[in-house]
Amino acid sequence: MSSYDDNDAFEAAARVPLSQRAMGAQAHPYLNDLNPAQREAVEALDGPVLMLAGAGTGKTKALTTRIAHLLRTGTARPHEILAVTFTNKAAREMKNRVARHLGETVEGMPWLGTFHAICVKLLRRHAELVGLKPNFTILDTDDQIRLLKQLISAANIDEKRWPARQLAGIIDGWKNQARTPDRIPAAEASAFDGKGPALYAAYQERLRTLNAVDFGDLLLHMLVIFQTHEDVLAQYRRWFRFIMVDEYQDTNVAQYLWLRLLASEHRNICCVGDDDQSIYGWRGAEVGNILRFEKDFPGARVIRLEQNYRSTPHILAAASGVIAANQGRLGKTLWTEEQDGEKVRLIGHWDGEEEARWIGEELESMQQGTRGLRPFNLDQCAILVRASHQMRAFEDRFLTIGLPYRVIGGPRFYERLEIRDAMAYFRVAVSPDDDLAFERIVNTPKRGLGEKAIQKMQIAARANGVSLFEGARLVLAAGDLAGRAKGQLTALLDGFGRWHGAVLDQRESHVELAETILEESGYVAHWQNDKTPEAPGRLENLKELVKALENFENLQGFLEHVALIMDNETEEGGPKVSIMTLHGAKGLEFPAVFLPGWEDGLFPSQRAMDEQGLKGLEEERRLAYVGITRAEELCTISFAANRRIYGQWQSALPSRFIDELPEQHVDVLTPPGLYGGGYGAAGMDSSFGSGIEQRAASANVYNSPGWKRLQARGAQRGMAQPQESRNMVIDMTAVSAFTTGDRVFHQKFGYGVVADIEGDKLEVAFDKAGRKKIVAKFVVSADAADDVPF
DNA sequence: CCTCATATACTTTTT
DNA sequence: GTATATGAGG
Repeated sequence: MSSYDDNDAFEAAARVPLSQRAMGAQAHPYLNDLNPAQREAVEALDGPVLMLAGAGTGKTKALTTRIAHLLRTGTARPHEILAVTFTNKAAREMKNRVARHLGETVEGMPWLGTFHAICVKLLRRHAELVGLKPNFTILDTDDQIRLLKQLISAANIDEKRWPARQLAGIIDGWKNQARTPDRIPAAEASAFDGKGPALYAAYQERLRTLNAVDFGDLLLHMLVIFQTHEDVLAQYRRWFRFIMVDEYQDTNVAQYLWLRLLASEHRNICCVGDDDQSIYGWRGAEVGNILRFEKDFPGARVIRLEQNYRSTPHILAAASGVIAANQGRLGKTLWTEEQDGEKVRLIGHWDGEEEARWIGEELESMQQGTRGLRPFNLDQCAILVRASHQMRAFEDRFLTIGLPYRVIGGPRFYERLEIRDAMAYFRVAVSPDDDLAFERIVNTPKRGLGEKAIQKMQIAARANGVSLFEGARLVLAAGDLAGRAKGQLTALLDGFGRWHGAVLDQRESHVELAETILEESGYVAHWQNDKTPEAPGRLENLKELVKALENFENLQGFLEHVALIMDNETEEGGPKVSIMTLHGAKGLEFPAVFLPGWEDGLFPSQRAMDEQGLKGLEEERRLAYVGITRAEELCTISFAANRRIYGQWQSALPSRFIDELPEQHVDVLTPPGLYGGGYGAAGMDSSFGSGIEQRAASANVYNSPGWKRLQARGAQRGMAQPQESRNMVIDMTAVSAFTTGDRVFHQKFGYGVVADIEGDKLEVAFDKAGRKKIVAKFVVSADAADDVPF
């Protein structure tokens, strides 16, 4: 169907003399933009290359220039280059940057994409070799779980003791390891009450009858095909004459084998990665792949990109100090030509709330410029947390002080097909001239309104300078449509007429209206009639969508909300501080970075250490390294002595990673003197200095003198004192102060009116959030809201 | 069939 | 503490 079916094309390209690539910088001025290491990586086109690219060393630049160079020198044609990434975002970025190198005239690269995207393409062509039809569907995680649930109950297994989630994890793990059901090692056969392998086999069988695959299958099926069909493998070996892999440290076993099969003949493979940034071991990534590269490809050139263009020397030194504690690294020494800069700042807090408060205040003053720093715009600041539940403290705090923020990596719910369709219906109902939305759903479900019909509408719309919706009306009026299409379109437009009217007169609740729209439009029926395995899930998602509507006043408000959280590209409003997980921050950079929650147990995560031991700890340490190296100018690490976890107050030790920060690159800040000027500061001062050697010697954080002092201080003052005294302020205004009808304010729900009082609980009818039962102390009189010292 | 109450578990996340 | 899942009951 497309160029890659054309065998002659690559045969011809294969005959392009390799000597052409010896052309130097004169012919290729872009080479002058590179530092020596980058240039070496770009010009080493022949044979295996391992590009060890530290954080901020211009990895993507080297990689994209390398592709451009392959093409510019005529060494390869676009379709002969296989370039794999892990995320669509990375693939997009690479495509854009290659295109920029080459000018717009060059055709796209058909084989630049994620492992999964490329495997889908390949698998559609060879589906029958693994018993699938080319139009197989791809199940997402939810579908997967649903299927497994069925299988588990069919096998008479107690779903409670053996949850489908767990089985899904096990099967994913096997797939990552490139294990088909018949190749489960004996040691793992006992998984899932000994029924793991059988259920895995049943699951694969079921997928096949459904003509479906899950994400892991995309790779595994292709791998099996390569392993069992030499002719197919041979074809692609000749095809993909040059292979490039981004983020090689994140590859799992299946991906590794897949790549090795394709590359082992011509060995033109260039893997780019950083073993120090391997943070996805928990989902099957094998650091071993990158560590082993030179063994797999003897004679490989190892090129280290070590000049960092991102961070100041102090930040680099701090990151290097931490990562140095890991064993078995390939080893890199990041350096920079930068001279000055702030040390990494370290600050301890009493509890998590205070940490959030301090960061909020710091962000506010940083916009003006504070502590002798240049002013920072909020867009230049980010808060990187270990676990997403840490985000809430910041959201709550920033909401109350009105600091604009954005959470990156939220739920993906709104990206689903059925949700976007439903949203499109809502959008047209709210504003009929939303052409994009109208076009999306005009023929979904199928109404016999194909390309031609839509074209007619568009022509009519454009000719009269009206919306597509009006255009459709005109087409109907002109009698330009016949038969089924005519009737269907009439019905649809009538429907939207009614629904739009209902939006306007607001008599019906928006939740009911939404249900009506989905029903009457036939969209729900569309999925009910759909027999594919994912249909039930989609219906459930639609239900969920309707339920989510309850939290909003009307459809407009809901759509606005979703639009904001959906496309962070076209985001409106002023600058905002970003909040995201450390994992989510990989590959990004910010002038100012806050790293809160550096406490043992939280970071490094207790679970990672319990389950993975030293391996887990080292991955956590790499995560710390990733976090620090996100910062360009200012990096602020903080921890709290107390934190509420699952509703319980727990005290914690400062993270062991804090002790690994080289002290000459760290500035210990004193927290503001709310309680007599800094238990934290006193503790911290001494924790530095002598603490480091002691801890290194004993490897026991509990022995840290700094920590002991910190604890002693805390005990002296009474651990609970600070937050109690804070609540007191509220208590006094609260408990007895309210009567029914009072106007009150709540941190999260905003303003409302007291409807009922039961003991210490109030029932409040909130303006926006509806009726809720609230413990009185969390609410203040609306008049006093401005004075409350939150 | 839907709602309410109780129990339970709970990093990280892309495809 | 909160979200989710399941079971009982209306």
